[in-house]
Amino acid sequence: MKIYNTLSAQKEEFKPFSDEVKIYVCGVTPYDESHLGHAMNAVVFDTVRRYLIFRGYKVKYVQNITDIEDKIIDRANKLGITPRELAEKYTNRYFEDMVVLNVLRPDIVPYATEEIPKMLEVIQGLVKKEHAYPAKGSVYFRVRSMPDYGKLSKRTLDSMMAGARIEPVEEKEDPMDFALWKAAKPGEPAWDSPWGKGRPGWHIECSAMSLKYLGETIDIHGGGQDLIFPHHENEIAQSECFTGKKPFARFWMHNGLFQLGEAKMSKSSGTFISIKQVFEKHSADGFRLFILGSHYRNPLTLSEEAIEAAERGAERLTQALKNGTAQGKTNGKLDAQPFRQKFTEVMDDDFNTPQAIAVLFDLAKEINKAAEKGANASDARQTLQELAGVLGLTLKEDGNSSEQELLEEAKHLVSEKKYVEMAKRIESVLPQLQTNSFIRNDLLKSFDSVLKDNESVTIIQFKNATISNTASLNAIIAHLNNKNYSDIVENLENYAKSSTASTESLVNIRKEIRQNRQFKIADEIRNKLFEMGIVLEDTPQGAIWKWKK
RNA sequence: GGCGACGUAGCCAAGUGGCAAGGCAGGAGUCUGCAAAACUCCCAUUCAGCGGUUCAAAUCCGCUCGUCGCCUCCA
Repeated sequence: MKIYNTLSAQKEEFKPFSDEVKIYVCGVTPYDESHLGHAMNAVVFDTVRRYLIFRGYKVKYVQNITDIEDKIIDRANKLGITPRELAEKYTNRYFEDMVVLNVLRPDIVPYATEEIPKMLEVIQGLVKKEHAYPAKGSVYFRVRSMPDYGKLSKRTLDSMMAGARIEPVEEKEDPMDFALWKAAKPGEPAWDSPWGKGRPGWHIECSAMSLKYLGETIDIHGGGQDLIFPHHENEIAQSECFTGKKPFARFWMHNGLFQLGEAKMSKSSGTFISIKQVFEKHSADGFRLFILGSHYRNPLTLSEEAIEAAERGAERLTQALKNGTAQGKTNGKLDAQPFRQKFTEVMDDDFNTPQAIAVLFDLAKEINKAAEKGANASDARQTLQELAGVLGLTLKEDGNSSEQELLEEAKHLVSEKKYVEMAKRIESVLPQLQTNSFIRNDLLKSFDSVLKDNESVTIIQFKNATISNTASLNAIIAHLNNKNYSDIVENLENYAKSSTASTESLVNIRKEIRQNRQFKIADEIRNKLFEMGIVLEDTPQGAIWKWKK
């Protein structure tokens, strides 16, 4: 298995240092909604993790939350809340997004504010070894004390000085020295230290937490390409100088950056799109397929057309799982082994997910063919599901049946006052629910009273995700039962304004109409439903309906 | 100024020395009362341009044009 290592600037054979692959991925600084860059980063490394597990490795995956930082303090001050409150809010929001994205939770999530002692230990060690020096209550890392400083980002101190964008701080020995510990300013959160009250510098938390939870040498350290300098460069400096052991990380993996048309998405320029915005229109499978459809080291540009294409692709894969489930036994059996092998082969080459996805599509095509000629494709279908799962794709239909079931179940739970169970249940199916769904509304109505005194995060999230689009088919059904067809067609939309309904029974009644060969009425009902957002399809197995996309 | 990435069909995107993966869109069929869905098949003599190396280049080298990132907070 080969992985591209930023440190050596080439692909290298990957073998874990011990029997367990140790991965550290730089997490978020929670001061705002998480954006597409976070999504890309999370999906990429989630896929790395899933694939390593698929290949039989034990994996220990650590991702930190940097919950104390300049931006958090600034934003909290503006909002008039404490930095802690702000960080907690957006940390929760981040993990909600991760659930929807089908990103596995890290094995360990350390918080910077809870690891101050370890950071102080590292800083003190660096001062002792004269790699760092205190000055005016702060502590700085002495970059000139490390001969190979700059090895990750491939730059030298002198060339960086030429950039001349460094603001000199008078107490620094060298303008490139960076802060390990910052002296406290009035009104800021501060911790005691040997140098007085203060708080950690930006890079030290990752060194400390990585050392604490994964040891002195880890297998893979990941992050976005924008972290190569200065963040990761400085992590290497701190960690290797502290432990005296090299390398701090054997493999440095960096994902390409998300671009928004012309320019990179950037927080400073205010141009970024949140993950939640994407999920207003797209499914997790579609979004993951979009991200993994290009190689992780290349930049990714947001394009509505491209996400839409990925969405259709996801549907196609999902469909292959469904097609021809009537198991043929007579016409041979589709062997999925070659696909599994090819999948492994391309993923082994620096996680070539675009090619892995191509294998999935090839397999889907063969499954469809097998289904057509009545061959047994159940193994192949299982393989497709499994391999898709390695990429974090669920291939679950977000169709009506699960929504219907959820509604029934949820109503039951409410009547039993089992709110906690209900919240859990909603959370588990939330990714599959359509944003623009009647069921969501019905659920909301059922839960309105609950919301008033049970404001769990999940329920509120659920409410926010819901778009108003109520419609009732009860009235229509009543009229259909009375066979007032023309009246129905005329007033369909008016009837569709209130309360709850069962589309299923409508479909059943229309079936009767079709059996009576009154196609014109049947077609008009179908058209009206389409205008209302319901797609009706007549298949040999009977009519099915789903929400329009 | 320093470091780096990229330019492949209408769109997205693999491939980095040996006849150009895959998806979306498009076209033709199958199925169907019709429609839709689904499925099958077809769809780049050519890889920004120009030179060079080679039996052989989208792939290596040089130049030109174009786009973008990092060097300051960022995943």
